[in-house]
Amino acid sequence: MTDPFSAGECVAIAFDADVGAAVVGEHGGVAAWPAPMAIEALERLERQVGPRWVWWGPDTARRLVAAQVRPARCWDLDAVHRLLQGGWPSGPARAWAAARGLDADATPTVAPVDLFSAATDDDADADAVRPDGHLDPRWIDGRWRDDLDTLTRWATLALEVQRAQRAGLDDLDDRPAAPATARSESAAAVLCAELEHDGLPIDVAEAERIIASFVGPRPRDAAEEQRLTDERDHRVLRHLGRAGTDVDLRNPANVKSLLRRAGIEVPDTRAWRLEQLRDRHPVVDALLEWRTAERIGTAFGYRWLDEHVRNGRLRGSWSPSDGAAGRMTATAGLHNLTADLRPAIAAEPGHVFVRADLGQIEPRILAAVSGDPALAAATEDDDMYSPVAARLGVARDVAKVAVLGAMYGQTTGHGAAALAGLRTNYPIAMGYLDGAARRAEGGNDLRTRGGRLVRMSSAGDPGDDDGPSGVERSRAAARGRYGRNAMVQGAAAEFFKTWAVIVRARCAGSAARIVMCLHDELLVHCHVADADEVLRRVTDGVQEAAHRWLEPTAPHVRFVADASVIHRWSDAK
DNA sequence: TCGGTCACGTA
DNA sequence: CGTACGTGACCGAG
Repeated sequence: MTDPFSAGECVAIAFDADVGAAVVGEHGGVAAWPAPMAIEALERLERQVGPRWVWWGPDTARRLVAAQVRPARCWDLDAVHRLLQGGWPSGPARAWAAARGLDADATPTVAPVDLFSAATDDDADADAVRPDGHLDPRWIDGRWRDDLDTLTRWATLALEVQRAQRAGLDDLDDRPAAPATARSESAAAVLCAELEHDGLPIDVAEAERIIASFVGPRPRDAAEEQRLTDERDHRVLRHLGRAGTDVDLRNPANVKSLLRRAGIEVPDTRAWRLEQLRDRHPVVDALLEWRTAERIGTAFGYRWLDEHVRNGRLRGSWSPSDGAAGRMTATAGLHNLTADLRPAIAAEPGHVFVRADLGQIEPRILAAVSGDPALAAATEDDDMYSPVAARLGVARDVAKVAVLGAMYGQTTGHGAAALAGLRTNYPIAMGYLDGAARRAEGGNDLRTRGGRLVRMSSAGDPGDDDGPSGVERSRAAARGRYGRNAMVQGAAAEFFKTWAVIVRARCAGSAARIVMCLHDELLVHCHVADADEVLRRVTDGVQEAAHRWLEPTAPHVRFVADASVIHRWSDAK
């Protein structure tokens, strides 16, 4: 059989491990295989043709990864939909509606599976596209995609959505990087499926030791668990004698009155505030210690271990982009694992982690997206804050706070004083940020450098137009900060994902696997013998990402990474 | 059973 | 009166 596909062409795929696979090429080629032959056929296609796989979303990516197919190039309709349309909502119904110019909020919902709807399933030959133009929800949930013909239809529709998305990206005249961003966002979506599948190596015994050091050994039953909890509470409450018996430490209002009885008045009971009151009364110290133990016990305790760790791997679900600026998200505490537990994140025997993080990524991104030549020049320094400080005539740390404050919209503190210096010395970068903030304040949507829509219509809720009240002003200010930050954070997320998928591609031939992405940090798990090579690929990958990502006409911006070979995550600097 | 709020960890 | 996220707990409304 001669392949009906040509190298590198877009090939839509609908895949179900039980039914089989159908593929439809953009030049008209069609093929389908029943389940027993599907995986081998897909692997052959990947090897011999190397297409850009087009699929509807994470389900397909997960199924392919589970079948050990690790596609090199793809187009994830879900990820590109989020890029083009902004926000969290996605899925086939919305992607289709957007492609057809239909109202995304008018998409039909799935009829519940019961006796009544089963009776109406007589029209099982109904097409996926309803008379009103929307996708039939029964096709979306997969109920009717049960043979090779329906899979072929599903793939054909995916190809149609992709054509519309490509046109939409090309139409973003002032965002030439948008099509490339769509491709790297798609690759990041596969990476997410792999992160879910592979998991993060964790030393369970070490994790249990750490947890025990905070909350004691694993309780044998509910009664023992209750006893441990009561003892922990008592170590705080005993400082107040009989007065403390009716206090629930998990209730902030109760904690506030507890503190009042100790002669301490606070507007809230946040840790940073209590930190300064440690010497006022011994109960403060006990309370702060209780808080850390309570947090480990609830969020990262034995239950967390049992729920999310299997065969020495910590697994959560991953999303390639959040609904705001487009950073990756992860569940199971992967993105907010406390430093206390990092010693438990350990490479397996014979393996190491190659850990790397992008240095000062946000100010470097600002220099790039704004095209400010003075700020771009500062990026040539390993520490770009020192040339900025020299130019402003302030201390290095003051310059740092000022730059970060400008990106975050901070208006108070030490940075505010240096802000004027930033405006005169880096007018283009500051003008870029102020412009974004101004448009956001007015409720106008923004687009990142890579073309991601940052929706302002929903953010800060312009809501009832009750004139220039204080409430409305502060909401506008909140939108301004949000928009200002999203332009930098969003472009940084795009850069990071470009880097990550380059590393993924460069490691594809080996056993090395990316096992953690943390906004500006990568963890690659690999054989000890491969560590040096992986380290090189990770650091070279930054330069390749910069080369791919920077506009040819813009001032040169230098990106840097700090990389090292470690055994435990806690070994990092 | 839900959304809102607090609190707290990560970047 | 710097942004984002996920998690867990409590509260009050339904």
